Amino acid sequence: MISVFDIIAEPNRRAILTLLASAERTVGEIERRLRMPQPTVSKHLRVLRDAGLVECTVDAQRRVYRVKPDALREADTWLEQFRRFWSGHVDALERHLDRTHPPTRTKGPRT
Amino acid sequence: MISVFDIIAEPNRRAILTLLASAERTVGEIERRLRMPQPTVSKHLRVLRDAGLVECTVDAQRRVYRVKPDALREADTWLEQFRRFWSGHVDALERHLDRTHPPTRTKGPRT
DNA sequence: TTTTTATATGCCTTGACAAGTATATACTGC
DNA sequence: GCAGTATATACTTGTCAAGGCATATAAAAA
Repeated sequence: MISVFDIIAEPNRRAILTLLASAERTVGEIERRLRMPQPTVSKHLRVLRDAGLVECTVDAQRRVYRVKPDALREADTWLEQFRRFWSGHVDALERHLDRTHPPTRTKGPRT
Repeated sequence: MISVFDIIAEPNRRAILTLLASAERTVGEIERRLRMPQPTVSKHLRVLRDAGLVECTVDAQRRVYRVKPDALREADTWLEQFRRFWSGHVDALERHLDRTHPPTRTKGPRT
């Protein structure tokens, strides 16, 4: 298992990452939320940990996992070379920005 | 082979997509540029075609391939949920925008 | 028409990985 | 210590996909 692309190719791992993107969770919580057998969860978490995409802290017998998505930037960077195709001009990116974060004072003059 | 994540998990396919991102190419050009055996190239192109990530036109015996990266948006959309971690606040996205497209007149009032 | 160039496909082997099951480890409370 | 809870790992098995090689198809050139 090498690249971050391999990591996110697995649907269960994407589900785990998405779940952890909203809040940190214990293994048991992931297991119940995603209806996955516990060993499956643990094994995928192992892969994600080895890749540096999640980390965990110990709370008694539980492990609380949280996402550490820095490595995902590699994928984002790779995708960058295609953004210019996605409707061609700056407006697209602006819409993207607005979708991600509601408009702020940075909105310039209109029309 | 189902999701776009599986498609881009394969390094050779990423290489092909990257090459086609800069310009359209024939199979032979891809073969020579990437030092891949011809059947390997053709097979990966088949996968990419089936996924709608590339298309080709016929020029005599040659096929000219070009990228059609719309389906990659799915991956980009999925990554979106992690962008807020990538240095936490709106400025990060703005820098991202500036990196992608040089500043335009849309820049709002400063300081 | 024969040969050469360009690309696609079929078959086969091999390796990787995910799931299932069982079991090990570790911590808590009695 | 013992029972129960929470998580990790070992082992096996099935599946699937990538690569190598040969070959098929098709168009151009001679």
